[in-house]
Amino acid sequence: MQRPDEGKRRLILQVAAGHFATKPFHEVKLDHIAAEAKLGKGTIYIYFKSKEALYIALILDGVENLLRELQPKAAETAEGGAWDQIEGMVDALLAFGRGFPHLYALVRSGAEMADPRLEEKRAEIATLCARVIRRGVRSGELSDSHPELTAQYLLSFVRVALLYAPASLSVAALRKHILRVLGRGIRGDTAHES
Amino acid sequence: MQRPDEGKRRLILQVAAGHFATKPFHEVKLDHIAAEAKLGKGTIYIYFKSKEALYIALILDGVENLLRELQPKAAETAEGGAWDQIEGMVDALLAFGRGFPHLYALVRSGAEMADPRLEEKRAEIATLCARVIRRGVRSGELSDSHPELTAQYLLSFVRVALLYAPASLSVAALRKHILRVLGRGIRGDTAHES
Amino acid sequence: MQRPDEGKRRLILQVAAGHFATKPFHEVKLDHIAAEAKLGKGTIYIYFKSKEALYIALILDGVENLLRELQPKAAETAEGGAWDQIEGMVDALLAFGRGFPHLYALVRSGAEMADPRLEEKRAEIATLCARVIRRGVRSGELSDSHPELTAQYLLSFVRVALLYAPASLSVAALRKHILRVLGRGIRGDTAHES
Amino acid sequence: MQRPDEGKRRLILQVAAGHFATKPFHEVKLDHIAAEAKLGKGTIYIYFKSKEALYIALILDGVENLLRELQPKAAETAEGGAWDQIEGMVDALLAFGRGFPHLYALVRSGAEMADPRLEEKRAEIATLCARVIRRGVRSGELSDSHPELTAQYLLSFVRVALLYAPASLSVAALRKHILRVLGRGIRGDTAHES
DNA sequence: TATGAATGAGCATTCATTCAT
DNA sequence: CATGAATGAATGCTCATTCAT
Repeated sequence: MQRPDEGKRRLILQVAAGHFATKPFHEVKLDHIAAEAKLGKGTIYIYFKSKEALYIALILDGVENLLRELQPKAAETAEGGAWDQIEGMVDALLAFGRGFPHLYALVRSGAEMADPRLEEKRAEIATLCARVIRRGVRSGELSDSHPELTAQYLLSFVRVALLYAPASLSVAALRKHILRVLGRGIRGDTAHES
Repeated sequence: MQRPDEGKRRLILQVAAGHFATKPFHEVKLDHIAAEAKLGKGTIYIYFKSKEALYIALILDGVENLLRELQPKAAETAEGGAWDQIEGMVDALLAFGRGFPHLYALVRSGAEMADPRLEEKRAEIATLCARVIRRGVRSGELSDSHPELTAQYLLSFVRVALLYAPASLSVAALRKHILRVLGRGIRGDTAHES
Repeated sequence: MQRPDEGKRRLILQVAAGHFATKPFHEVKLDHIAAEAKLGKGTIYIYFKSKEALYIALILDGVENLLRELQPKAAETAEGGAWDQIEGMVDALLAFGRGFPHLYALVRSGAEMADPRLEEKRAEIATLCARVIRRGVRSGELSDSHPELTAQYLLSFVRVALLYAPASLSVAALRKHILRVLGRGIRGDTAHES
Repeated sequence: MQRPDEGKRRLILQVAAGHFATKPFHEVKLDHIAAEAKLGKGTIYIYFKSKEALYIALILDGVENLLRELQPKAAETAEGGAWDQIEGMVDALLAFGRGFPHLYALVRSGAEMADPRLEEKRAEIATLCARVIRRGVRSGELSDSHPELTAQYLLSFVRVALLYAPASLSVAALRKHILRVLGRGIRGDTAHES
């Protein structure tokens, strides 16, 4: 007699990630997922209540992992300055995005996030970033009138960079570029004027 | 390209926009669209070859409109500097996003329905922005190592700002914030050191 | 362009009747019904919301027909006595049962009648019979302490007779037997004693 | 026939009875039965070959019990007259029906799951009744041209009485009513004429 | 052109049954 | 014997698409 197997849950999640990230929801067939996972179709329903539940779990899972990685980087107690923390977070975001391109691609915009838990998690991540920025603002290290908004830009930076950057650019180059734009903007040193 | 009844085509497009922007593709039912447009279901097929074609046309339509609005702002011949042009483009992007929130919300990330024409149009818009930035770089007005990437950031900024900004923020405030971050970044004036 | 076709609804009902009367619910396949009716499977769903709805409609339909036939026989205004009316009702019940053996076999006992409308109709029929009996009792023609209960026996008589009588017995013989038992009981004329 | 654990077999039978009597076959889930019996789903398969076998066993079981109770009442050697025997049988039937309403409700009409053993048992019971009636007829105590049919009426009487009688009627009242109708019919004492 | 009834391929989901533990 | 996780065949239902009118 077997116990419900967390490993099997993960297997399903992993296989499903590949499918959901590649095709739109309605083109993903549970048949294929089951086959690829070498499981009976029914087995999926032991671990997930429905196709949609699987999809939601998928994103939620990934987002929670990301959150877990981000949390230490954003800890209040970190020794460095706020900008150092931001650098760390961008690193984490890029690493995560590269490591789980599927999951990262999944984090779409509003429409399909019917589940409130998704919004919640997304907001949690944004809040995490915003807090760091706000701390930097307080300490005079950063300057920003809407840290929450900027936090969203930050997430977007990474997402966009990973999606649209030419393959020739290394992660290190992306990192540098993101931090450069976020940190200094693109207006040249002619900036003194205006 | 003049369809039998261009007005009816527009009606369908408009009704469909509301649906596709609100729900994921597979939850949009042609039945509902037809009903809401007070048209027979078959009529939709006179104007669009398939559900997917309708969806594509929807985005393409919007993106083309946007492109049309952006083009003059980015024209080589414009008198002002590159940054002025960018300001103009952000204005146009924000106005468009506010005016057609549905359409703007539609521009999802890559996975869904990869019609080459969509990628093409998206690239066209990005290229437009990138060209302006590059011009600024050449003139020394701007400083950016990867204008194509920054162009994508720019589009994302607007999208994210419209999606996640608190309703209390006016478009003018969003504009200011976007331009501030894009222009100068968030690192305070302590910048001279490092 | 076609209008929803009452004839098609009837066709489905009729084909379905044959299936539902022959096999238990879960052995009835909509596929087969559709095939036999030479209709697409989806067509059934235009006329009935679900397999169960079809099943319910089936019985309801039959019971309503029966009710329609019974009503005139039980009319208050009929000239003959109550017993004559009962004879007429038994005739009608037998004729209906012979004419639609499928439908008649469908009227099962309590469990599967989840739909309140079924109980209602069944009660209506029983009430009809009971009213006739009660009238007979009032006029002294009949003698019965619980006409509602007897009405149920009456329906049962017919059902049981049709189900279990040897094929050799004609409807006329069944009629005679039912009326004899219901009218006089089976205790011989030795009845005077007790 | 002594199963590994006769008590467990009985438990399953009892729990199952509640389900099968309440819902149609296809709505009964072995999962629920197993859960309610606090047994593993597999355990059911140790005692019964299949869901259908369980269902059949259920009815067979009940019917055999009933038969066992009926047999002595119908014994040829009984001292009393045939009508006395019939009274005894109605008592037994009512008592059984009241004691095991589930089982009694289970005896549906023909269509469902036509196991020959079921028909056989039903026929046995009917034959038992019929034999008593026939004996009464032979002795002149009763008068009936189709005792087998009347036997079926008798069983139906009890079933219908238990199902549809108002709760206010006692078993004793039901007994009296059934025997009255079966014995004398409902035609008043005006009977001598026709 | 416009319609909406008809279609049926396609898919999510269920659940009786099996079997490794 | 007992279990309940795993299975996958079986099927109800959906909905984009077609086409007779």
